[in-house]
Amino acid sequence: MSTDTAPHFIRDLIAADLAEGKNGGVIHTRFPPEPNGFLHIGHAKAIHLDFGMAAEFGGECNLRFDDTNPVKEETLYVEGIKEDIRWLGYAWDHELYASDWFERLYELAVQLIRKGLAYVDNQSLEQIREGRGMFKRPGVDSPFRTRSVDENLALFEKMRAGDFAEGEAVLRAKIDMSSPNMNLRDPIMYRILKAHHHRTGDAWCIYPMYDWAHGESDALEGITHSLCTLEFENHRPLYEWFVDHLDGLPVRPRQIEMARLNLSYTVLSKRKLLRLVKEELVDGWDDPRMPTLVGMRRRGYSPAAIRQFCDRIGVAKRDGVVDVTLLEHALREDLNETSIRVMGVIDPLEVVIENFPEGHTEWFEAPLHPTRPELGMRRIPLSRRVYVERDDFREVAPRKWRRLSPGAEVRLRYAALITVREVVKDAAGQVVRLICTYDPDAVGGDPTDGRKVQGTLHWVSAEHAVSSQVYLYDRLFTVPAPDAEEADFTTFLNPDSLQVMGGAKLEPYLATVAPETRVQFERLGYFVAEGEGGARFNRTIGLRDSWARVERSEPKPAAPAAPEEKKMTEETVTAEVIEVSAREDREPAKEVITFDDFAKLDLRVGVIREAGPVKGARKLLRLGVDLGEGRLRQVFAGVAKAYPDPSVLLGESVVVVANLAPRQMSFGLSEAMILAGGGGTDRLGMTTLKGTFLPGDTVT
RNA sequence: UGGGCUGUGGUCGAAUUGGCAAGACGUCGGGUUCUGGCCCCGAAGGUUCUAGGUUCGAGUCCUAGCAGCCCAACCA
Repeated sequence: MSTDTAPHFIRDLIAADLAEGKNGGVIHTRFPPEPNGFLHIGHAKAIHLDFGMAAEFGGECNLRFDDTNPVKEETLYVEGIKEDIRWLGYAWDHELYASDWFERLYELAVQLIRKGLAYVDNQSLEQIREGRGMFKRPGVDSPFRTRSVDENLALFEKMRAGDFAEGEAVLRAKIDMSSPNMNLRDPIMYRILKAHHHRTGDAWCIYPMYDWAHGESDALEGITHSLCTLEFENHRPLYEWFVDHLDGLPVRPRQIEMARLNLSYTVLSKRKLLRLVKEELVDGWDDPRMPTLVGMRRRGYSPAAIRQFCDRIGVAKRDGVVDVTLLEHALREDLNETSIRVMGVIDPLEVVIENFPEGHTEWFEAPLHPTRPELGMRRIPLSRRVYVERDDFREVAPRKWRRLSPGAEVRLRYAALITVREVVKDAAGQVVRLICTYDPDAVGGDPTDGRKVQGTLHWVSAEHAVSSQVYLYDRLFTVPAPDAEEADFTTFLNPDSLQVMGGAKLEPYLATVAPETRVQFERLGYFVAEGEGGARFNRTIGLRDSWARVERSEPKPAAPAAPEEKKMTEETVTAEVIEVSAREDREPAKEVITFDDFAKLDLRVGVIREAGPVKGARKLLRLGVDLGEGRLRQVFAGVAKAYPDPSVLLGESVVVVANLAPRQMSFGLSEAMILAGGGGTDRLGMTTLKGTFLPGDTVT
């Protein structure tokens, strides 16, 4: 199953051990999850390595649940974890639990006591912590450290029998209270927990600690290479101390540590993921925005893409942050190869082909994959009314525009060539319909005269369309390293990480796909079917979009559109929003708002009721804006230079972005932004509206 | 002078163990195209954490620093 070929130090170490004939020349690994949460992409890295190394060197890999803490663990999680591993494409050789070894572990502990290497300590938790000392100060021996072997044996038996209450006694290894390594200052091996265990029930009231249970379980089940993450490096001396002081172990396991995976724009700590779930910041462990395996599965990730990603990131000891784009690349690479192509319109704009016969349907055959004919064909109907993507039409075509605009001819993929003849708008000026004509000779979209057609669009026949809800997912966080920031990571949650498009229209073929089918909506991205009948699709990831890059890099017009013209081109707006936004942003380039974002803005008419300077900020004006909400919103706008006398603004109608998160500035809370713009200071100004508007009116 | 680990283009990561600093992602430019996708071609980007030293030759060895991460749960 492993496709891993890149060299890394763990492979080298294993190969060397095998060459030396250690442990009889066999390799046996294990993946040891604690059943207290769901697996995430970081675990996938470990799984890939554990199973991959065993497979590559002809050994076995166990699944062993590290269930040594009954108060935190649940059966629910063990089933989930097993399902995730299977889904990822791995099969374990033996399913085991640390709890399977409780009796053997107990015997080994007795062996250590007999050797005088472990003792029962009756100090309190606080006393033990106190006695352990500090980093720079050695610990002191417990007064119970010198108990006789017989006494320890008897006491340990009483611990197991339940004669002590929780906290009254622990079993400790007798190592070195002055070791610079805290783990060797007589670590606790057993504590008393009168809790019900999900597998052993009430059979035990003493439970082994990680360091004791993990290494010895490894040894007992014949694990030769125990791969784990860097934070256990300090534990290795203890791991080795235990196996070296015990007789009769079948193998001498070796612990090897590697860096855990960190991914940009997300968090990968179980604690933080649990918080997202518990505080309902996401819809559960399987929310498609979660980096959990269940979440990624619902998002549409393929196991192969995840495995490929694990290959690409390699294995090393340096801890860094892997760029999500690497994951996304692996995803697209696999999905491009495996996903069938279909058409779906997410934000429909109606097109009427006026010279197409009423009531007539034309059917076209189209391949389900551009380079893999074996995946078959599907039929696509064309009728007089079709839907195209609203974003594919511009009343005023920008430079290099290859889509719909008045008079322009484009291709409806696989079907026809159409030209926009008329733009129909509603009372508010919103485009509601395009009247087009098509070229009846260009059957299937092939012009007979060899003329060049500038663009090809996806579309859906209105009459045959399947209605669907499309869930658009985006990154969960707005910053590359949410847990490296000073503020709590939840403050960086991306408010636009989910957008539900309720009115999507899909080609009829989509009604037939099975749940979890991964498809590419041509020109839009990869999506996965959730449920039956095409009723819901989740966007896995968009296509690479070089048009978006072109758009971003186009020079922006210097001045805003004329004040009385409410409609503006997107470039204008982009420039203006930047103009008013705060300057201390760390990554200005990322602050550019795309057309998609623009559609999410709630633009409203605001009437300025208050206007005045801001003390300590030459460029800012403090405005009180009436949005018809029964109160004034306070807005700080960087337009002071344009209005030496702010009072001229009183009573003016301006365009307000009403649905932005309020921004805390040092002078006060800014509760909205006002559209303004200009090529230079001399032409700086706010867009004002002339005519009769009511505060709160929507601007389109 | 607590201990351990790690420092290689923006990111992840190799370097036959002392011999021309791989590759991938990302970025930029071009070609192709009935997906502004895929694919193809090209480019930019490095004082290998710093300073000394050994050597014909140092990412690799030595010395001294610096930076980051981990460790004081009866968690794993």
